[in-house]
Amino acid sequence: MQGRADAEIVRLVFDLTENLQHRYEAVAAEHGLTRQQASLLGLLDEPRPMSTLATLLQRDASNITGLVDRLERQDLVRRERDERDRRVTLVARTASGADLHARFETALYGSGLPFSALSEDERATLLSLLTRVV
Amino acid sequence: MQGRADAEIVRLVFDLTENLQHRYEAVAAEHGLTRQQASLLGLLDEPRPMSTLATLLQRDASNITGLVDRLERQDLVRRERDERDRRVTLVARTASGADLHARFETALYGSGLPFSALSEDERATLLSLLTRVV
DNA sequence: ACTAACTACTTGAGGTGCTCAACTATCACC
DNA sequence: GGTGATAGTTGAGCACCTCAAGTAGTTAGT
Repeated sequence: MQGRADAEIVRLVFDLTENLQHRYEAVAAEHGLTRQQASLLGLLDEPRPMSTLATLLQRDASNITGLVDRLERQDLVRRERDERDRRVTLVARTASGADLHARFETALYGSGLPFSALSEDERATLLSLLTRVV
Repeated sequence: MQGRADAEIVRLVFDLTENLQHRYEAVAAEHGLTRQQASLLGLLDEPRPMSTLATLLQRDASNITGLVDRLERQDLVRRERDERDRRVTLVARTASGADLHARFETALYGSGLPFSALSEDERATLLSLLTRVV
């Protein structure tokens, strides 16, 4: 019984996930980005090694090479050599990359989830449950 | 204030989404499927026209042609002509497609999701709040 | 120092996913 | 029958992804 109710909840959560994923993709597209590019750009609040990006995105290192290549070509991102360990390439947002990222996030987070449907208490509950799950 | 808490909720929801998306992809990969293939297979509890699949997945029709081609090559799915409207191709799971799908879902729903931190009541609350907002 | 083992990144091959434009077949309707 | 819409396919072109192989730089053992 318990297990079955669990599965049902999980199924619904995955439906929601799919929904949100489409939204993310759409907002990214409006800003001329793919889902993956937007996602990578979002990790660069500070410069990071390629290998770290690979780990965070759970992708092969060679995949990151390609993503960074394409972002670099659009002047959204810059490769810097790490002088402490010269094997490492640090990836940083350029000015226009930072700008685009800011606009993307604003659009994404502002893209009206209908919070008016919830009371203030319910919002607080949702927030606290989410922080425990994520 | 209110706006900031809302933005925080949205951020967390998208983090959760990303998290679950990775999990979905990993379980799919364990079953020899891509995310898209698993997703399409999941829509076939009954046979459906290609065009319906395109609408549900929010993809171009020609994309569905390719996905179904690859699933058909693995004998997970079968094309049937709709005799009521012979323009239509119905896509149905084969026996092994149904089998794989069942195993996939079991693995997915059973795979230690990040909800273990919550009680069953809390899960239900979270879900109901989420469905009202998303 | 020397070298062996390891790490960071790149390159190239090969497959999947995705869209757009152009095409064929079928249907609906008058 | 002819016209216009709909379902699906094909091919071009690009993004994404992994694997295997290679280069460059680092670390550790001797």
